[in-house]
Amino acid sequence: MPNRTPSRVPARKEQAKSPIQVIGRMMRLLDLLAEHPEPLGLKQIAQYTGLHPSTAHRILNAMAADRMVDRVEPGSYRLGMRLLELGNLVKSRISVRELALPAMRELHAQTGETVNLSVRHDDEIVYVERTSSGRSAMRVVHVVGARAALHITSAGKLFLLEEGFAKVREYAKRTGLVPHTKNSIASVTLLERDLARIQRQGWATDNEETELGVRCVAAAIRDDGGHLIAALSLSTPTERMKPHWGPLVKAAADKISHAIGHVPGVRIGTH
Amino acid sequence: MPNRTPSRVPARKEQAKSPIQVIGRMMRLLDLLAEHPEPLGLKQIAQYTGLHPSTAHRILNAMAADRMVDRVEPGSYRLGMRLLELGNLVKSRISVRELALPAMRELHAQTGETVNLSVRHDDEIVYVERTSSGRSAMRVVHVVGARAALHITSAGKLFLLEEGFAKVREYAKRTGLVPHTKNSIASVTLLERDLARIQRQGWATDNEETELGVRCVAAAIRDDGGHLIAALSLSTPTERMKPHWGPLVKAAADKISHAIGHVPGVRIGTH
DNA sequence: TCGCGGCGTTTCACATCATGAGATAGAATC
DNA sequence: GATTCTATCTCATGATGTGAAACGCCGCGA
Repeated sequence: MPNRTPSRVPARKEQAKSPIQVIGRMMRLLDLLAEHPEPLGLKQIAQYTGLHPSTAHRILNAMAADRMVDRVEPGSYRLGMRLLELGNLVKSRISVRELALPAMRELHAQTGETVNLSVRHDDEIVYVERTSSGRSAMRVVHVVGARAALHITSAGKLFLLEEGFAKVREYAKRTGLVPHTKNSIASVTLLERDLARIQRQGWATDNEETELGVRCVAAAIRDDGGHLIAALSLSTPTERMKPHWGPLVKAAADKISHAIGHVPGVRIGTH
Repeated sequence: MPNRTPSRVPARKEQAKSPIQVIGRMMRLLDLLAEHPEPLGLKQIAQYTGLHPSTAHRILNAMAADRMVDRVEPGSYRLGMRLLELGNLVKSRISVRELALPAMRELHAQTGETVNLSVRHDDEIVYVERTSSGRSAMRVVHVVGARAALHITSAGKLFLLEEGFAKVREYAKRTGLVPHTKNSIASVTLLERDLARIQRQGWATDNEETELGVRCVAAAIRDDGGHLIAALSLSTPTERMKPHWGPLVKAAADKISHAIGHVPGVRIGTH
């Protein structure tokens, strides 16, 4: 197909993925504007995207009419307010629980162990969802709605770490770090050391700290703003816990984060 | 009426605002998906938008390829993740937001009422951020991204005042000062009188002019050039509004302006 | 088991619609 | 005031999106 663009810079090969050219071009324009925080002039836009200035102008105008892009001044464009509205709409419709379930089932199928989803509520974590089967007679069951202190659960430790060490000391003073078993972490120093290790390895553990004979691994679930909103955890009888399940839980949690819209490295808003 | 598409119903007159039909149709699809939280089937989409099923399908596919819409299962569509990403980008580029949040939270803590941050966009104000809690069952909630006319909101009046009385008359002529409630200011004379009062006292009010039963107070947020860039407002049910909250909102707005780099008296650049 | 109806998807000849070279307008620079 | 940038508009051209119809798939009921 003889695409008779003069000796214009090739820029990039016309991507064939879009069944409709105009929409593909629209996306290239949005991509470009997304990459540049400052408003761009029509000339640059045309050059970067490889579109004819006339074409770029026409499409940008159409988008501006629907507030998808903002024409800040003649010939100067940036991403528009409509995107903010639609984005918030998408966000408001996300349910962590629903999006987490497939990955939870998969993790459960791989391990055969109980998988929990929990969120923070004050100084405790609350179990929000669970997948377990009758495959094994002996299994760890947390009732949905049950709660537990932050410092004695793998999921809780993730929330403590998120707040930073200053707040951890406040938490310790406030609650007194009441131990539940002989393995529970009862000193701030040990807790901080444990949190540092969690930060390094990417997932948290609970070595019979909530209940003797029960071990857990947990990993963080983050939203589009990079904020910790939930924790995915795996609970097993001590003797059945496998070392490689840590990364496995981490991977499942990352998959859920991705489904929610999390992009590693992105952090918006001030907590 | 049988759904047989032969006697094609116009559904709605093709809106002529988009210079490119495909983009206009895309917007209609996005609008429809925005209105419906649950995923929609192709058949319904085609019916609601008046598009041919084949056309709707083709456009939706193109959008799905770029993740603007999400094809949750064959023939079932909803708004896509890309919108969340782009929306966050837009949001992150409104820097006032971040700097305003601490003061907004403080003001919220002092009053217990909903605090809004808004900016001007054309002849409307757009709500950019909100702090509200579940402390009180009854509260005033503006959706982030929502818009409202300038002359019926306390925040909007600040922007009108900023432009001077000459431009206010232009605005009045342009928009017709459409009233929203029986309290809305619908005459230029009254509007000018209100603006003069706002200028004297340093903050703006909205006495059930947007919605009956709701009152607001707003104050200006200015950048280092002395330009009005945003407005901080407090919305309450009429009976809960306290007279001393005016100065309080003004003080909070001034604090934000200071954080941005505003120095009272400084005014640079044009207009 | 077979046939039927509904739905999403794909196809393809047609003509509508987006295209881009060029003209125009407007703003900055020399 | 001439020059040279832009952004915007115009319009003949044919590439490109259109939609009726055909296809394939599934579930339902006979």
